[in-house]
Amino acid sequence: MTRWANAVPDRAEQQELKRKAIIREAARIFSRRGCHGATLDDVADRLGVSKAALYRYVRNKNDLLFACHEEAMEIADRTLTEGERSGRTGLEKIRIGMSAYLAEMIGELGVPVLILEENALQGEEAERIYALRDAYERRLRALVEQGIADGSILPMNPKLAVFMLLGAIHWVTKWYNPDGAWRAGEVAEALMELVTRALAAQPPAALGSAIHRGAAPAGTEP
Amino acid sequence: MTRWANAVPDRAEQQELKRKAIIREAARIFSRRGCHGATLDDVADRLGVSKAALYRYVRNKNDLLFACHEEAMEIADRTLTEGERSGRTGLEKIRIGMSAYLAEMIGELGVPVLILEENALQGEEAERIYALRDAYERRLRALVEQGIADGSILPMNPKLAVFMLLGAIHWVTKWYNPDGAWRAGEVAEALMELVTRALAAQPPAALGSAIHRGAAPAGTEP
DNA sequence: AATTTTGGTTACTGGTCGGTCACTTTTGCG
DNA sequence: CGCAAAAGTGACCGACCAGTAACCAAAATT
Repeated sequence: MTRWANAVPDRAEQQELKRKAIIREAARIFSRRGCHGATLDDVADRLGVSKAALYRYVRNKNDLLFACHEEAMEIADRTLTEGERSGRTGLEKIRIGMSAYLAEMIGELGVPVLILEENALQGEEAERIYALRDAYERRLRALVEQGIADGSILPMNPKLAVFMLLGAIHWVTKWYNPDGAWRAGEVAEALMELVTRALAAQPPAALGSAIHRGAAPAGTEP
Repeated sequence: MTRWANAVPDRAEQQELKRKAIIREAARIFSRRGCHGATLDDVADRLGVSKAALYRYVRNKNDLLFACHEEAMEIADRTLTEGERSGRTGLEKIRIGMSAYLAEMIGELGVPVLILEENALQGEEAERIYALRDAYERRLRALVEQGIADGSILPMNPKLAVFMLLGAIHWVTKWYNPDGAWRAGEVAEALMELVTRALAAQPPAALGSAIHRGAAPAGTEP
């Protein structure tokens, strides 16, 4: 064993880092061009390597697509747990959790990562992602029910409410421009503040986010 | 010229009918499998003809995709005009117009038709669809501003509001199951009632749609 | 009945893309 | 240095798919 063990990025660590970079870039391209429309050559070119090099980090295209979805779901789960911890009412938990999810997806990951088009996944990988997604939706529905019980959310159909929330969130990948004037965190906060108003039993009299108060509408056309 | 001219479907009319059928089926398949993932053989098989036969009604795949989007935008424009006529406030116009759009898309067209993945379109056709879509979004934004002016909508960023509305609407194609218990019109009404609550200056104390009042949650998983 | 027009079929082609293979280059290490 | 393992390359293969061509059948027209 050498001295400075783990002081400098170690072999397996670098490997994992490169794998992450591939996944991130792939997600970006899958998102823009569609899962089938994007080619592995595109991904490789973007990273400045040859397509064959990708196969040292990923078994095949389906596996890569799976990894993209898996990372997205990991973020979704983690942020929702944060929301459940820090929110007081069911509504707050949803707003905080989903806002953090959205901010991380379009912010730190640099770009809208793709969640649409799950149907492009095949085989066992598809089943695993479906299971994760269903579990996430169940958690959200439970929070809606909790919110109805604690009086923060108006009585409504939880399934429909969750579908509406997810639609508003996922659609962001279609119009958000990371080079525009809106920062990711602002967009996430403003959008969730707005959309949770649809659920709120007593909606606030006004919207507080900077974007709603009249920030310049940036060039955000897709 | 024969008697009964136009009494029986005439040649050009039948041609147009078949073209519509192709477009509808294509939209269905594009929607499910993604624009690039769907093949023209799929569409042809579904219609019980050979792929080559399609080319008598459609110039190429891009043209077919264009036709799908064009029809969707035609419906969007028409229904929004209806909404503008029959609604009193800005908010009502949005709710009525978009509800009719949604109902027609997932109801009469039988199936979620695809609006996502515009980026799959290429060439001049893409520009034309972008123009239609932008015009539609501008109309919606104008209605939001009108609603803010007439007091039906809370002051907010119109761009963000429209993006949220569109997200909630378009996402329906991901989860709505035409064979489920929810009728298309009910879903459209309930969803728009819910989502417009996010904009409303004075939201109603309760939601009136059947689905919100506790209809059985159908098997609507994608 | 003869003929043109229309709607359709089967078979094929050319290009694209996922995936592999044989080979070279780089890198960590004793 | 010497060398083995890891990382990466370019060429290639096979499958798939949009689009075409040659050909056939059934109408409509005359």
